[in-house]
Amino acid sequence: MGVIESAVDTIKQMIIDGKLRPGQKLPVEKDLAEQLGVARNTLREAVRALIAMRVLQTRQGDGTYVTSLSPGLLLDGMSFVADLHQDAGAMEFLHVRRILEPEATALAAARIPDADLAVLGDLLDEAERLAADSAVDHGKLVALDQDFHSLIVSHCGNAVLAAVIQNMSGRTVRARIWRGMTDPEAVQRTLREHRAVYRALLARDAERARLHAALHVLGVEESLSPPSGDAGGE
Amino acid sequence: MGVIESAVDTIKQMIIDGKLRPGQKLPVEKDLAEQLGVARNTLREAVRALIAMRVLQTRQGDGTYVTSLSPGLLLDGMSFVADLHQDAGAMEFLHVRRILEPEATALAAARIPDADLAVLGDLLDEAERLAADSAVDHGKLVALDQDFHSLIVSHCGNAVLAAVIQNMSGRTVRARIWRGMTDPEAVQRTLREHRAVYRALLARDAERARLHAALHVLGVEESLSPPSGDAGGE
DNA sequence: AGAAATTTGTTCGTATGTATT
DNA sequence: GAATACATACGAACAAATTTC
Repeated sequence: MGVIESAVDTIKQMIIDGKLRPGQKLPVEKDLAEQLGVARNTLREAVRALIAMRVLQTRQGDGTYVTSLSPGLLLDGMSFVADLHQDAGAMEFLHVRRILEPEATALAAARIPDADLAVLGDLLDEAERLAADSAVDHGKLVALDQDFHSLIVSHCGNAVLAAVIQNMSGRTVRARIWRGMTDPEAVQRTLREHRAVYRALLARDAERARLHAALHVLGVEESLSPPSGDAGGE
Repeated sequence: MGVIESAVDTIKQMIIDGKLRPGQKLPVEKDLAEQLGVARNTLREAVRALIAMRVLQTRQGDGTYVTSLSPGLLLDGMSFVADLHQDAGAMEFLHVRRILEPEATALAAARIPDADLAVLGDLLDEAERLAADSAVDHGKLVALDQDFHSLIVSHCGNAVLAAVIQNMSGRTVRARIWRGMTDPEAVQRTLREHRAVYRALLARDAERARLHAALHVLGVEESLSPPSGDAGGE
């Protein structure tokens, strides 16, 4: 095994063993390199690999630190994967989201605080105002859409579940979904579905919330790839 | 933004734009560094970051190549995240698996080829032979358990779904689960659950498979953290 | 406010191990 | 087996940013 990989594993192990804790500062490059018996340039490549995994973080002139290691942070490299497979694979990501998001929405029904329910209402109002405009700003709609789902899912009580869902639809895919809604009716339908989920949450009705969330993601899926039954399949 | 990050983004963009395709060889370090206007060491750190993301792969004496970029490959960095949260967070990963695995198992019921069903049977037989032994080899049981679930899930028809499930239970967690089964009865129960899933797949019964898979993962979850209801009040 | 010390960022040069031809 | 091409690794130096005095 290469020297760099060994250095990466050593640092990883130091974290797993608790010798390096979240937020803690690492020894300076010169010292750590000597401690691991490698050159500074070699250590830097190891550190760079861990930075890519969101495990470490560096600040020039200050030092290198262990990140919070929260699932939300460590799992958000997945969105790049989702963006890479914009073409055929996008459906597979969306399918995973269709399985997870209804469950997370149901869980959130019992946990989301009233204050955030109010925020959800505001987001919906703003989206509907935007959609009513003649020149629809797709960019802002995408952002509002993301905020809406993100806020709900973040209250499911499971940070891993929230992070995975969040990354199953990268920016590119989300943007493509809304861009595909040239039909104003499609936009209106999406907003209606959002409001249905919102009302279920307001009523603290987990099962209604689950069903509406499922229906919504399924609708998005079908808008990307119309079911073959419509076009006269086999 | 730093020079290294720019280099990483440039290479990423080259892949997204199709200028670099899966399996393709990159220019040699010297040339690529010059093309990006950075030093060789700097380029190496950028490449190292992309290697950590499983996007690139290097072979000494040969060159640097773009990987297959398959979801299964790119998402398998998550298992490290799962291993990092061995303590409290492990339950959250398992919960996600409980949501996804029943669905994947149900999907596999219609797709898994007869040949692999036979392999599943062999895996079960071997596991039961191992469990009958007085000195149970937990290491081998863990491996068989992983093979069993992996084989089923790999036939769900969705590579992303399969990869996410696969990484929701890292080696460390899986090992801990089996190590925790000091009670021979617990091992037997797990094997019975496996066989129930297997029989449902044999019958190509998706709904039965889904339920047995859900029950199985739930059992694992509860073995790790007994439900509070059993041990007395809240 | 400003200078010095500290730390990461970046570059160049060189030597070595490995795979291909 | 020899030559070539390439990644690997090391060492030294300077630049840029931050903290400290």
